[in-house]
Amino acid sequence: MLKLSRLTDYAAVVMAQIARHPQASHAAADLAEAVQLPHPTVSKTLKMLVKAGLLESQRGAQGGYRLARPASKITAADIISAIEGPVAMTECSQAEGGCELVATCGVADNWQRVSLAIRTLLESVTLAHLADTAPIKLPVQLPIQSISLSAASA
Amino acid sequence: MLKLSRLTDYAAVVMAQIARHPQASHAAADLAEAVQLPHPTVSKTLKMLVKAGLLESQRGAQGGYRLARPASKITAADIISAIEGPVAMTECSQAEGGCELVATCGVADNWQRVSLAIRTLLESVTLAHLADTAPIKLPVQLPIQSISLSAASA
DNA sequence: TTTATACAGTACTAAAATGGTACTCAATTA
DNA sequence: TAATTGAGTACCATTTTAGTACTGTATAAA
Repeated sequence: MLKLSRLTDYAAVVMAQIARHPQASHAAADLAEAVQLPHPTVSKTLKMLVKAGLLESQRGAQGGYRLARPASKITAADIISAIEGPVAMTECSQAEGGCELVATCGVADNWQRVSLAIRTLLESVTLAHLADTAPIKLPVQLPIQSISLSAASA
Repeated sequence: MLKLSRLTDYAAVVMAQIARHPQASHAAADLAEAVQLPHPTVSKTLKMLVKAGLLESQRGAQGGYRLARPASKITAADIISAIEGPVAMTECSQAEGGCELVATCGVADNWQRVSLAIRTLLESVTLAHLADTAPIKLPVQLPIQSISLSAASA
């Protein structure tokens, strides 16, 4: 399914929530309440996002989380990598020379190109986009066709 | 990581192998040997590909597998769906109204747009592309930027 | 300076998904 | 009729994921 993990989903929702009130400091408990998810799980997610440098935290009373940089500078790829590690479709597209089947594989190169295209796409989507409640119009269906691989096979 | 499952990887490799010799009928054992993977696993993968309508099979002596249609008409999305089910990034982007958190989610719409963009991308990559040992040049880095979401936010 | 608040870090458990295997049945061909 | 080869199902082991608990630490307010 090429599916995101549930925690990644949570992370996106929480990040969007924070992005909608960038000035405030958000306690984990408040966020959990706002998005209707269990507190410990939200807390765990928040810690990962801090570790990845997407959020900043402050301890103590009146503490909480806030964005480390503007929502327009945080990408979907950032959020995904924070939780799941680097965006890569195959084993071999993240490690260097880890796959011993290279000889018989025959699709490695092109899979990696696809992987790169997806990563690039995810890097072009920002948290600001995601947090926007008004759905943005995405004219991707036709344009992507027009720059498809077949057009580039020359 | 947005990673493909290992079986999906196998499927792509096996499909590419078949695509390189479209006339021949390929027995599971031969394919397993060719791609250096365990026979039972390859066999399982092949069955799934048949079920999805990407391969046709023939039993008995001299039987085996062959493509159900030309490699140029089989997409990466087809192969992925055959093994992992529909290409969808989130739970809610495949089922209808399954998620009860819609009210507090706030990112559902835009995630689905991203999901759609990825699906479209994967549908534009064919087995013929993947099987091509000469890597195709993929000018996706810049073009995708130029059709990015931000350009469409107006 | 004490106390309450809130994040950091680690470890653990339970559940689910995944990968891999085995076994029996059915079809085809020589 | 025997050999070959795929179909289908069921099963088990492993890994991954999700979720929880607990202890420690920093901050701020009283």
